[in-house]
Amino acid sequence: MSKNAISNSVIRRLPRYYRFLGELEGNGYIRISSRELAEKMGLTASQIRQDFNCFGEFGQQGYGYNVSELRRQIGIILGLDKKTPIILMGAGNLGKAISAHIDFQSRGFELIGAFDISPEIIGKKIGMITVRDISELEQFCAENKPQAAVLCIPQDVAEKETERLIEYGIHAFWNFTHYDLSITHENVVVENVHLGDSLIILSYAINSTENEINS
Amino acid sequence: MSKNAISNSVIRRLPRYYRFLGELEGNGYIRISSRELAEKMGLTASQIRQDFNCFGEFGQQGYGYNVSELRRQIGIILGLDKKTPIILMGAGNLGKAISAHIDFQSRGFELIGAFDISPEIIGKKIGMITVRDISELEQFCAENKPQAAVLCIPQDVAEKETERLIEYGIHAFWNFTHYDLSITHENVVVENVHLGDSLIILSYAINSTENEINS
DNA sequence: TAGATTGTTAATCGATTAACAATC
DNA sequence: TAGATTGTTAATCGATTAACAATC
Repeated sequence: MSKNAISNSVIRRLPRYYRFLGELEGNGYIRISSRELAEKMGLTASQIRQDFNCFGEFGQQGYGYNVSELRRQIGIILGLDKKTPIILMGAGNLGKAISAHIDFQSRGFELIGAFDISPEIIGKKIGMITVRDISELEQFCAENKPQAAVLCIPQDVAEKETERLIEYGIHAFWNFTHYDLSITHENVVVENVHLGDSLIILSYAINSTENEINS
Repeated sequence: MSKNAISNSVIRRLPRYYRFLGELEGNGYIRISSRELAEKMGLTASQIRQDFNCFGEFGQQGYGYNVSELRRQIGIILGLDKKTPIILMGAGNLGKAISAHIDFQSRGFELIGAFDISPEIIGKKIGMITVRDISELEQFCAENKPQAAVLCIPQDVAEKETERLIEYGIHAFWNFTHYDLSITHENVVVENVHLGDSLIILSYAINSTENEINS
């Protein structure tokens, strides 16, 4: 379909474009030039034009880009018009908070189930859905065919549970564990959120800028 | 101090090295070669040697790297021996879950306070600390001099609250909001965690691999 | 038509990989 | 000494920026 594969660097900028365009739209912008958008986003106009051109010609010479049309197109590229069924694995503090906090709908997903092993958690509600016993997982997958899973389970069961999920037909993971899915499984799609690593990078940044000042 | 500034790409790999080396240490490894580590981590040996050499000569020719010594050095580079005082802004679902879930100590921080505006949340405990009324923020900062903040506050107050925090001497942010700190404030250190964007990228990955199969 | 701004090619910059001499 | 493996330089690859002709 696409002539050349889109590079990862471009993809990772798309959600941010999508957000900014949404804000612009809300503020009544009809059109915007790459130069003006670049200024607002702290990028170069060149990069913006290169990025958008990966997907086709969205702009008009001498005019710029139509804000709402451009946003709509990026939304389609990102698959935000889809409703991929997704389940939550591990409804502890973090899993519960993330599932309650994130609007899955507007990001191309529909949360259809949540599973945990702990009796205190099973039966509790997260928004509209009820946390189920993990023993019901196989049957649930057979019936409802979730395609993706949010992994908020402890490190030590991550490998085993992931195996199972793949067996049951799940092929995409939003991974909050440190288990390295992408190394062991080649045919699945993984997006890692390594909160701990992120905090460590902040630690580095703090300490390295301090050194900078002293040198 | 450092001869050449270390590139961002290298820094973002360090926490992962640190984790892997910790596991190896736990498994009784004394030494490891760049080739063997590369295999385990899905990188090239070249890249590993380049990365480590940014910081000095950690290895020994003909032998490889001493696992625990290398890990210790990376820890120091990342500032994990520090205890930067940090506060939580916004102790709702997400803020509470993240603060309870993350081990700040092992990542160079000490959580010393939490603030919220909601009466139902104020007074509650997160681990050892009690959530305070945000009206106490100024005095607390004057007395305890936090240097960093976890931002888990709603989008619409993010800008205003951030101004205040910077005024009170906070210069580093672990930012879970979509407010674009780095554009408006140049002299602060920011690490963004854009959970929503991350989920969108998973959406793209799912849909683009499906297209791949059909083409 | 003149001015603006894109789409696109070329130039630059940075990051990754390959190669190999140094050395343990 | 011979074998292994680093540290480092050179080559390649990819991503960003600059430039400009095309065109609205």
